Amino acid sequence: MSERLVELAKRRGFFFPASSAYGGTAGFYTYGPQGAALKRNLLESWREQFLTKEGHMEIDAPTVMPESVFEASGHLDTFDDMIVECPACEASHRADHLVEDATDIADAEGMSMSAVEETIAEHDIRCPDCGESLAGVEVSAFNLMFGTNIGPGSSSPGYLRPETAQGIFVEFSQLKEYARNQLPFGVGQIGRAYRNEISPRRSIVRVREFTQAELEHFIDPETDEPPLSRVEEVAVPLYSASAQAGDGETETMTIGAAAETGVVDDWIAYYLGVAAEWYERVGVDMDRFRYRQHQPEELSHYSSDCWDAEVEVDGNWIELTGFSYRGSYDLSKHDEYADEEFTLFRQYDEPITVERPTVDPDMSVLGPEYGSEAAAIAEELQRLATGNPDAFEGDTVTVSVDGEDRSIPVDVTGFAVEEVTESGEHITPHVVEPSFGIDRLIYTVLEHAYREDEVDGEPRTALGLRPGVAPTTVGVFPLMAKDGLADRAQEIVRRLRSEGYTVSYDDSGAIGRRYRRQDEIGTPYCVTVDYESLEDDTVTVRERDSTAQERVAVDELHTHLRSRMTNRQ
RNA sequence: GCACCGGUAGUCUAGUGGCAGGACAUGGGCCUUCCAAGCCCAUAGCCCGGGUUCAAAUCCCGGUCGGUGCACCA
Repeated sequence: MSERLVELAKRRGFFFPASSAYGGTAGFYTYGPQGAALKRNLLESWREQFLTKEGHMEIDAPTVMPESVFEASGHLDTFDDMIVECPACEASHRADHLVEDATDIADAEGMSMSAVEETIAEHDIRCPDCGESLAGVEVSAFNLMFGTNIGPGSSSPGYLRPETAQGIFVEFSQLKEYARNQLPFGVGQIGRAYRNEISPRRSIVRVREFTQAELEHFIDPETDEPPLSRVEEVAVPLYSASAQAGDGETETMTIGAAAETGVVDDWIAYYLGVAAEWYERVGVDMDRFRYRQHQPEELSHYSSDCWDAEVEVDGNWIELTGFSYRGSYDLSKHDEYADEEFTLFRQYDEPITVERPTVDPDMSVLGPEYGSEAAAIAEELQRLATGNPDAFEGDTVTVSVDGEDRSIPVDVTGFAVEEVTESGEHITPHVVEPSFGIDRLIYTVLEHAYREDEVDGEPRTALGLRPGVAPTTVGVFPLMAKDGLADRAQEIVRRLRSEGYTVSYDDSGAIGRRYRRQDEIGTPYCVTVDYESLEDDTVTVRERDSTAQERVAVDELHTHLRSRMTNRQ
């Protein structure tokens, strides 16, 4: 099945390996004319559904970002997989996983490489395949990000983004301005992302350069609620973590029920509902579709709950979209690492007055007395005032600096309890992220549309693509390329194109052959100009899936096609 | 990264030391009044590099790409 689809994809111009004139590069594909058109239609549909209809914004950020971004995001650490190669059997293993299996260490990924090497030697960890000792064997790093240098020299390292999301997070302070500092708001981005996969597989299913369509929906976790009523009746197949852990099975329930019973977080549930309807509309076979919850151990470093949209293609379940509750992880990390603040000011309904203990240390006393410790003492006093104001009740207050207690006279601390009026507070929004893999969606839509059937005893290969996403909407043919039929057909082509249709003209070979060509690229409608057309200005419209024909006046073609398309999406 | 299998026109494939064949597709012509019809012509190929040999698509080595399994998959 997959071989024939991949063969068709190449032959008809959907996708094919890139740079094959130079031997090719694994994990990189070029979309041909049909594939590029299909991709464009799918992306336009995504934009319509997840940005326009939701009232979200779209941005377009660079694919290269400086190293510091990924230090903050955690990708630099979690992308550095530690690999140790067995000297005897040459098998490669994740060194941190070996350590975790052999010791009580739960998170060896956070250890340094030398510490992992030492631990391997100490516990005499052996190769799981052949039993050879790995003590003393070098642990090496394999980074899944593509690195590059920004500008000349190597002083300014950068990376190709491994997800489009970071391009949204790092611009948060600008984006919140555009949202007029009001939560909730959503920012989407469509673009390429890069991962230096160890082993690209299955044509465009696992590649090194791919297109993501990601939405980051920033919410106030305390006050914002998703508009669940819009999708509460949508029934979705859910394969929960607990079902996977036990013998449970995929269970179909409505979004309303899933949210109400707490099986799925409300926000995630909302997007599961929206996405399920969208997937069906673009041509995913919903009988081979499910939402699968991540098991606790497979959650990524930033995610507290995650559901994947999965589809069955070629007999395997693959991930199409991750719906992740990223919490405040990303914004908090950037807040910590970057110069800007990644928070948003939330005004209270009524300003509140609070008593706030403060200190104003007299540095002209502390400085001469404690020298270089003075600054640290002042900091400790501030912390103490906030955390334990009662400590300032006596004549002196004791603070601990570098493990030594210092006794400070209260009168030089400037301790006071002030009444302050607060009109709001700075909060770090939470993030709900639906992250779509577009290349996998393209493959899925093709695979689910692919069929081989028989018409009048002849085998036929067809793509049953939805008219809304098919690369070509109408094929126009003259029955014969003579007697003025071709000219009349060309007129109809021009007219349909001016009405916004993607039209393909073909007068080569027998009529049946031309229908077959369009069937293979999923064109839903074919218009044929015959001798009768010259007399009464009618044409036949042939529908791809049924191959049934209907005679329609040329003037009514537009109306006819449009009603067909809206009925069938 | 490891292992196994494979790579011959756009696609599918025959050829396993001695002139690289076919089918489909594509282009041109003839024919043709609605589902891959027929005839003629044309275009177009041995993954890359090294080695063995008088001679390599064929045998050997290395690489690369693809498929599969292991590992990996934020």
